Amino acid sequence: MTTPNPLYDDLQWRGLIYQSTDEQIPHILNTPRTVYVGFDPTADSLHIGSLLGLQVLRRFQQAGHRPVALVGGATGMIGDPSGKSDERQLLSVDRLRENVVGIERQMRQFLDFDEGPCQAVLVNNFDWMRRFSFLDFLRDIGKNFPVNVMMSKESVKNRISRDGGGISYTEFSYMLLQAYDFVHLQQEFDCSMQLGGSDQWGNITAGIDLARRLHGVQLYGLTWPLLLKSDGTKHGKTEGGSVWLSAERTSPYKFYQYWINVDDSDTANCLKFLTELDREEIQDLEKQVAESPERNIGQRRLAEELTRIVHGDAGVKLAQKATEIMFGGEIGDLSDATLLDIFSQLPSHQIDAQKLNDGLSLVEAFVLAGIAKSKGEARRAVEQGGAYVNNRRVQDVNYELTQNDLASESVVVLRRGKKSYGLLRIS
RNA sequence: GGGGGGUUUCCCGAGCGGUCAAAGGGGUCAGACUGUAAAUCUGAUGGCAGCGCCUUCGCAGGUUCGAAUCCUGCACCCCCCA
Repeated sequence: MTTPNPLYDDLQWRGLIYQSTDEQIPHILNTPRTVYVGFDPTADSLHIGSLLGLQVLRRFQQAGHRPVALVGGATGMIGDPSGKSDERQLLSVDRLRENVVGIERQMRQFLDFDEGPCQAVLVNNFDWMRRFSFLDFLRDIGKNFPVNVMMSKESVKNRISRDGGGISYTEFSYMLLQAYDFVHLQQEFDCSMQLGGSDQWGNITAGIDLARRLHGVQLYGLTWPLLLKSDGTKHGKTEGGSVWLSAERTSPYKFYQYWINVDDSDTANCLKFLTELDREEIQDLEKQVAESPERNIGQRRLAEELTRIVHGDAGVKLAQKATEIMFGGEIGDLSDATLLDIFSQLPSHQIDAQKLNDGLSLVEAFVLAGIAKSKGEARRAVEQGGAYVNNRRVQDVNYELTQNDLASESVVVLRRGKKSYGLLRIS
């Protein structure tokens, strides 16, 4: 009979428990623990894929455990073969250092680093790995890894059986590094549990084995299922590339929009996995999505919650206001400041006031504003009814912009199709 | 070492001397329908000027009034026999 644990129950209800190394884990979580999740520093910003890990850590912290966020500065140099089909591109040391700095900053939005018993800790495994000599590592760590066991891990097996690239010795060794991370964190911070996506299972258990052999310590691991969309693809990829957490790479508006556009069938899952809304509220939203999906209530709430966590209240406000304007009617009677604020992430182009007076063709304006690659493309858009000035459709190919087309003191808002906007600033 | 096949527009893939800016499919973009959805349907899809010009069919030359289509050389890829 295990002692029920509120955190574990909640995780279970949310569907976040995929595999567990020990059935005693709910019981174990009844005393404060130090737990860790690893993050890849493949870019100077985290993207949506990392949200889940951050939120899980946050849940643990709020339940009274101490979260350790490990940035893989060292392991990032090697490349985790798990879930990858090809050998990974190695990052330069400098590149990695920059990435780690950027990621650290973002972590602070999720975890509480203020002093206290649950104070979050941020570590970079490069800090301890760099001091390890190759010989020491082989003697102290490598010795404890039977190759036949390593070979039987899914991540390795998948790569070895492939006729193509196979796996390099470097990536093959990846799991030793991650295993040692776990052991190190146990020694340093008394960290006793590692959390990760289901693709991390092999790496987590490798760490547990190593700790037992090396120090006779019992460690634990939990994995969550990979958050996939109902069509089986990963979250966070759009036509424009990944959805990032940094406002510079993905504007709050775009971030918000990503979640607004989540499929009905994926909404409940996202709410459970990623938000901190409670059970009643999520069930209520689920019901509303089922009853009147056209109202997008679940998506709206999801977008709002996540945008708030990542970009704050100001970000939410900006995103919602932008949404209102972008998907509303005609644009007019607005101030420059409002428009520029909302459309700050959009391509824009300065033009001379004189040019507007001389007559600027709509087609040319589309090219200038960067929403059409060529005049031919712009012309097509107009002919097909996909061109808008201040959200008002214009179908005349020979249309010329004038002062009357200003939406505010000095801005004209051009739009192509449903969602692609560009600005023209008159000066 | 010998023999054969290939390299086409974003991708796949037809074309085999003029009617080819190049079939078809995918993708992408736009429109209709919708819920800023899915599915579906329609249109567009080298550039510039509007029925004309310019740049494209691995690379470089050549034969022709005219080549993606023929010839020569080069590069890369694949297959078969040793």
